[in-house]
Amino acid sequence: MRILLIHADFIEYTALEPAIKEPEPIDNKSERFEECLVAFCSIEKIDEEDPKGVAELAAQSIMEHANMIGVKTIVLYPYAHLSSNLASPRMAMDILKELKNSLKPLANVKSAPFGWYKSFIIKCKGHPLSELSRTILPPEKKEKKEEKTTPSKFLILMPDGKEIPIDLSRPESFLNLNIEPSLIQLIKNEAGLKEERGPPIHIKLMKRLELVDYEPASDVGHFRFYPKGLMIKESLEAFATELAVKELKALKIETPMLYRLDEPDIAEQAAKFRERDYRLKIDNREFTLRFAGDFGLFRMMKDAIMSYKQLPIRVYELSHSFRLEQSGECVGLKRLRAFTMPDIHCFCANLNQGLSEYKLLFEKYTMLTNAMEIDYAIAFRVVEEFYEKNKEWFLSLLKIVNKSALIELLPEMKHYWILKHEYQAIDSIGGNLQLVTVQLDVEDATRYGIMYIDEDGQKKGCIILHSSMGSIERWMGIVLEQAAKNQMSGRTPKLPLWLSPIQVRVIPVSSNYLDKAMEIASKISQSFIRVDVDDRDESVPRKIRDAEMEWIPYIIVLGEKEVNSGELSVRIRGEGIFKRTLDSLISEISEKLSSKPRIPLCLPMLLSMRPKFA
RNA sequence: GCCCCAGUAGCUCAGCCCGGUAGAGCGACGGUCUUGUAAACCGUUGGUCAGGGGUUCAAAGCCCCUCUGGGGCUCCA
Repeated sequence: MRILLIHADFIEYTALEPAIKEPEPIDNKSERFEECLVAFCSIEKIDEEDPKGVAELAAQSIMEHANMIGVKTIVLYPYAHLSSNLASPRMAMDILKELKNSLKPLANVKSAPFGWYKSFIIKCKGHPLSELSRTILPPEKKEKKEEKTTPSKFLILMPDGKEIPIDLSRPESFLNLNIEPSLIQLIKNEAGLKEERGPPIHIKLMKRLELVDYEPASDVGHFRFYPKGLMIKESLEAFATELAVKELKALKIETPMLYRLDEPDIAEQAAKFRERDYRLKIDNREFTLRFAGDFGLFRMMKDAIMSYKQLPIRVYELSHSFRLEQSGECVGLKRLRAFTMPDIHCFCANLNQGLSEYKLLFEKYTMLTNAMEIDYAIAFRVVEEFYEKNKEWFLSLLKIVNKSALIELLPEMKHYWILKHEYQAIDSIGGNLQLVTVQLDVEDATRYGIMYIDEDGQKKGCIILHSSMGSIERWMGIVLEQAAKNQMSGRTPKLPLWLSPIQVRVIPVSSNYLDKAMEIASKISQSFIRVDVDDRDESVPRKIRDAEMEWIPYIIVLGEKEVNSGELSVRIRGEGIFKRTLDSLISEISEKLSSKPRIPLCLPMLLSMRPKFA
């Protein structure tokens, strides 16, 4: 907030015409105040973060000065022209009201109406202290300190029901436990134990494999996807969509990217997000780019009529979100400013339904995460009382995944959720990355007016489950990191078969076998397997090397022997060279792919016809 | 966002300390070779030394600013 303070003999104003759509209603068009301190105020964007805090600080500052010069009357005068970064009119009005209320017990407070073009006459006294300007910033949030006064407790819960309390400040309490290495690594990170770390390996890989790259012409954290990268991305998206729509029977929706900031619920959510949203101004109206799926979804569900008979209702959306993450924090695919996220929200009638729904999601996401062939650890964050009451239920979840979990017990409810969990991947340099998350939300439904009609005909608020498999881009990063980890431990680096951009490559030993190679490739392709043909004028060893560098899982070398014998020579990545008939190879691959998405090849089948991207 | 480091051919990098004609390998292009399980051979091409400014007779190099990337910190309702 910017304030211009003027000690005046008098101020006199007349409201002429409205300057905004909904100006403050007025009783008197004109008013005059004698012997007063006039505070011209501009409420700024940043004040929206903490309206009360700002109002309080401003009141203090004004009173300090009023006492010094000994005036009894304070006139608050809304004056937009002190700042170029104004708050929304609605918020500004609220904050000014707040300011007025804070001053009321301390002085005789008057205010000029908000949202009017006004003419005014002021007579400034002109003494040294009669003119003064102040900038008030929202007070620093004290959440951290509060957390310190009521710290969380941590324990490890094992699938057999054993509980091991741990103390993050004492590494010896968890370093030597007989639990999964990935969980120990997660706890180390949680405890802030730092290790020497290089750049994430996936950055080199994503470029070398022609998957994804930076786009310097865009903002930090916005990437370009090459065809091979896009095939992986689309496979992941299809997998998420199938899980939601086919297995969970979720309703698939789409909501806008852009939201008006003069809608109170949007403004509230955006303010909580603390300047980490993209803002833009069009025709004098401020917008924010969605940073989560909740905006449009909550709006849609608020308008929906839901009966208890229909619950639980699951809603799925796959959408881009935008977050203005700190530039220094955007490294490779770990954190982006523009990313793709599949979200599933479940609307439940009561806590019981919420819990069984939670378990169902847990089961599905476990299946999904296992399909990625990565190391991961699980952490629950839960209000202590809730945990104590539902221990058996927690155990039933761990039995599904058959892993121990870190459990953070929160002494009281600090967020809108009472329970959440994360699947955290461990990357090649020991860092952890949040992937899947499910949150049990007991508050938002009433806050946002998402109601269902119960048996008794009464409207009641839903229990909402928020869940996501995490950003698709981050998943790509972690799958690459896992490959790098395998390589470091002496195994062959590879992607899961279903995510490999090229699944089979056919290498004819000379151009004489090109037609035959094409024939075989098109047969394989008919089974929805991504296959290509290396028709370049290169030596066979060279083509094999290139295929291996691309991490292609199946390489077929085709020459006279194969054409005569009818048996193919198949080089399986990391395993060796095997004989297969075409049919047995196709059925072997199809079996491995089972129900995984089959995104078609979006490149020319002939290598010679492809541009090089990296 | 803050502090530190880096940016030289499409890619990986040398040259920079100590100012004096812009280098290599790979790739791409052309040719020879018709090839058997991780790099055939020969030739040609390739540069706003990230951008801008300054110092200097002379700047890839020294100084300043900006951009991009990396590391660390902070942040992650």
